[in-house]
Amino acid sequence: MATDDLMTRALETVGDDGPLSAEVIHRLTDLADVPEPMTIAEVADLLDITPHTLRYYERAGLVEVARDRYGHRVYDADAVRRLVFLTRMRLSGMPMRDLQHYISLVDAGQDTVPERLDMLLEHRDIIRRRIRELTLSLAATEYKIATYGGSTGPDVAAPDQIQGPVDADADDRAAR
Amino acid sequence: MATDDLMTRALETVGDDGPLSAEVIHRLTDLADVPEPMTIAEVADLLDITPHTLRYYERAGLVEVARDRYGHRVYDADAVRRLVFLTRMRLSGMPMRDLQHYISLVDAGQDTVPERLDMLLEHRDIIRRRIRELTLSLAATEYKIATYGGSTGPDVAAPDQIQGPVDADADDRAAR
DNA sequence: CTATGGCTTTGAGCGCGCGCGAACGCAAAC
DNA sequence: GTTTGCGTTCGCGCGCGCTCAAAGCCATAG
Repeated sequence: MATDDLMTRALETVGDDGPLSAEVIHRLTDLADVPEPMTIAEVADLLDITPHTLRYYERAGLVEVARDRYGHRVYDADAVRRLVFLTRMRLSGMPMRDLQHYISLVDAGQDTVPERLDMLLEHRDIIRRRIRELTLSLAATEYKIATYGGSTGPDVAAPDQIQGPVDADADDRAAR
Repeated sequence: MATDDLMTRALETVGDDGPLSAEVIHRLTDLADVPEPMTIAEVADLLDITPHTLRYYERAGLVEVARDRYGHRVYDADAVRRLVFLTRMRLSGMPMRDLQHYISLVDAGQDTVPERLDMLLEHRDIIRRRIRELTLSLAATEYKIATYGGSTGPDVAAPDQIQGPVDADADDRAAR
């Protein structure tokens, strides 16, 4: 299932800590290597979500999808592109409600570009803060791992290079 | 409330993109500047969670808290330290179930250190992956902001330095 | 030619993780 | 004496998606 979904592919492309160039970003929206009209299963596999979630997004008004003569959904390039965008925003934590608002702005035409831009700027700040929070939590976790005597990874200072208390239970000591 | 909660303080200490030293991390667990036995409101304010959540954690078995003669909770240093750890893990996405397991290991004694270490290592990997995902989403968002003509911030390439399509609606074009 | 399995459709309802709200009582403090 | 802060319990709510049921069409298999 989704063994080569977009995010996985992107992470592999980027590597564990490689640079993030506009080139790489652009590649994330490059859909040249996928069939043009797609079935729900193909899109689900591409985005690493379930067909159920795709129907859910459609019911939520985030995207309109054509049908073939059997009533089956047919996703064209525009729909797929939009869904790529939507799933990326979802993955980065934007709530459904905001996505619905954003899409309503898109459907309302070019006049809404400034407001869309505002939403994106605000969301960018949210992502940035979240990354800072996680970075801090990561450092704390690695510090704790070090006090437990474990390795924190290949490219990190060895545990014995970290001075300070080595009481690993310092912050989870029983309180009873 | 919680205008000087731990995470906010930590983020200010670290700055928007400063280095993360063990020094800083250690400061995060430095509780010397807070009163020793704390009330539920004080702890809630410190951790930027609600008293409700603190009672919830206690009921969940994550921490035991003493009472004064009125039945009010009294958080000693050990309890606060543990709660600092717990909220940090929660913030970085560890589910309650895992925290309950972890705490049960702590309470079970030193023999469980290896398993605790395993949990921390696994959680570290989860945080790392999440940071990579968010970094990618951040880059995509900034790319989109650039195509909309907005600034991505002071320390990022100007929009006109990014070549490629400037069709901002490329991935949220209406599909109808 | 039927059959069997696999994919799709719709709709309604369920479930999870994580707390929050409301209602009510008690003790202290202004 | 009324406001404030804490206690408990029960139940609710939210965001997000999944499950389940009933049914239709396709393909391959016998």
